[in-house]
Amino acid sequence: MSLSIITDDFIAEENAIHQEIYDSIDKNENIIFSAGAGAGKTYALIDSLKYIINNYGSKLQKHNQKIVCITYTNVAVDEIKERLGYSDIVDVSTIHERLWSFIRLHQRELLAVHTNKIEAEVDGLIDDLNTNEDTDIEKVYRVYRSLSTEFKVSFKDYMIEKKDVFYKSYGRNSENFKAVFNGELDCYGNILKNVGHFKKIVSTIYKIENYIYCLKKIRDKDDRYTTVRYEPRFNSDILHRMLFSHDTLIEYSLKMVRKYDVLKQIIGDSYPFILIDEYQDTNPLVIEIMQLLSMHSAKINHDVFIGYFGDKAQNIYDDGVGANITSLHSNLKHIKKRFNRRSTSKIISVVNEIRSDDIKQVSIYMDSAGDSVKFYHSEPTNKKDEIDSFVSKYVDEWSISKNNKLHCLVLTNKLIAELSGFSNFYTIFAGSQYYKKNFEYVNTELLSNDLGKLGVIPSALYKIIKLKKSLENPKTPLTTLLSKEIYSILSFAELKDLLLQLKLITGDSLSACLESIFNVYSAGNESVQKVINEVIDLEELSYSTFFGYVLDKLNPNLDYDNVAEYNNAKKKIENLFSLDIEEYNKWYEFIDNRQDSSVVYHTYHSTKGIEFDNVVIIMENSFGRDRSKFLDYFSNVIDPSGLDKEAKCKFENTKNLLYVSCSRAINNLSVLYLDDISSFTDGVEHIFGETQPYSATK
DNA sequence: ACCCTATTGATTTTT
DNA sequence: TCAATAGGGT
Repeated sequence: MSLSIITDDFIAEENAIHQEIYDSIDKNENIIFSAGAGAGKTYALIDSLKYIINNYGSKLQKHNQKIVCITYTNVAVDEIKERLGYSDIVDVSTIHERLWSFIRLHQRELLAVHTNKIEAEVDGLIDDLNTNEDTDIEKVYRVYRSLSTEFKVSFKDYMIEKKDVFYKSYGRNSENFKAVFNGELDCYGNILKNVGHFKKIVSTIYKIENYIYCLKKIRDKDDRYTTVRYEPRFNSDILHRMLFSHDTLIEYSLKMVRKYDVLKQIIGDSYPFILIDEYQDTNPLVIEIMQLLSMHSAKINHDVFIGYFGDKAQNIYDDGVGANITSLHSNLKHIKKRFNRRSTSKIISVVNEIRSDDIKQVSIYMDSAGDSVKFYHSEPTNKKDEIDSFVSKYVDEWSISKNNKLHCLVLTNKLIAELSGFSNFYTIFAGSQYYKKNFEYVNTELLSNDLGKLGVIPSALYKIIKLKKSLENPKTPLTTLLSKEIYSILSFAELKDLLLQLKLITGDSLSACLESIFNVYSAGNESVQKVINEVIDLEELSYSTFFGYVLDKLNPNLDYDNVAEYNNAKKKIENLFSLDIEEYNKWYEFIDNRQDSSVVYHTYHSTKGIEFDNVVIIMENSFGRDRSKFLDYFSNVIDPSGLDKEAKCKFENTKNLLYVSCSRAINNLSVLYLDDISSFTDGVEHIFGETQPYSATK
């Protein structure tokens, strides 16, 4: 077994690095700790927390002070809490939760910041509507601008009166949308000629009205307008209802910290130690907040220690600060760790080549030799078949089983759906009116691992599949199947009978499954009905009600009078309901993160922070709208110095994504590139060594 | 031939 | 949301 024997010298060196962190903590010297993938970064963070607890804990307690530990995701919060163990002097949280706790009590000042923001928004919107000379903006508002002042006012009044109709018709195609206002807008010239522009103009007018109304209420000190609130469940602000979301929380926090010295002092005095995990993902404004805290505390001579932990090469999201951190927070002491505790030496040398910066990792293990890294390329006619073939080649070669899984990394969720066997399910959802209009929701509402984020219909289907799968699986504990209030009041005989009845639920399509559920429901006793009621939350339990529910939710603006439109939408739901239930099962397994199969598919992005023994990476030229993301990367990798700023930025982003994906592998790594690589073979070989063609019919 | 409008199809992730 | 493209009008 490899990766088990650690060199003594390296242990000493690792200890010395930790000692360096301790020294900085003691000297109250802000640090940035950088370590590559698999280096034990989180370990260093937790070790630092423990050092602070042990050496400063009682002092902190005496002064009613705490340590702040901030990280990027709730999953990471839970992991740190678990690994650290319980401590009442460390507040581990996401950045948003912590910032909100810093500012939420200062509502009077927040209200001023909020009012300013709304005023600025109104100014911007009024400018767009009337005077902004930007060609794209001018084009949209041109028809409105050509109206006389008098007509502008009457148009505004008319549209405000028609608000309900406007929103109800919003999703229709242009012909049907125009029909809604037929003839009634003729006096406003060509206002309705371009429906896209019309919607934009009217939305702008509504927004301005909402904001002005809100500002008036704030000025009048209306009860409902005296406090603002951070709402983490939405992705965007609803400023006129005194709610704001993630980005605005950071913006408000920075404004408050900038403006009020007392706030800086309160934060610094309450939290003399601030440790930030995954700094590369942190919003630059947050770094600015930290810098301000640090400068102010120095000025008033109150000690505050700030420590950043992360890796600039793993910054794969655009809003993360990445390598810019040093220009935003000055005088940070750099501490680096060069060890890798994860991978075999060949993989380490590849990922070193990818990151090509000042961190060249070496394995901490003496026995780090291992299998080589492979890079194949091919130009198949059918990508799915090619990937399937490539994966099965490695299932054999690496002796893949449920105990030795193969993890296959691809770029899109759509491809995962195809490879995991629920492509029809995915396509029908993505093609529904609701998900077409809100394209980005397909990922969050249909494919999220966080069940709380599932959309209404995905969530309803999830519950049904869960019931069916639980009933089929003889190992399912009763407590999973039934809620306590149901099983606790039943006799054993009644319980047995209940299970017997429920087990009649079968079906190899969703319709069949639903039919049997509703049959069991109508034939069943009170307990049976209770169980089913918990799964399907509808007033009336019948097939047609459920069908109508799904139809309505996936087509929220369906015009029931339009026969063609109605039939079309109905057909899609029928298709969805008649799919092989196996597609639902595969989808269920995917979102439940409980893939039983020996091959598991992931997106590159979603693997951040985890590691796998056997990794296959599927790569191609394009990603999203960028037709040449990886092509450009490999074409420039030998000498990226000539790139302009924008190209450089894209290059870095691709590099980091490649770094994150390749560095997941512990033992085996093989890449399959699904495009012609002849124009950049030298670039690929610079990173991966030899390349070879792959052919499914080898 | 050119301009404008409508439709279509496409990335990932987190708070 | 947004860029690319199809399609209609002049």
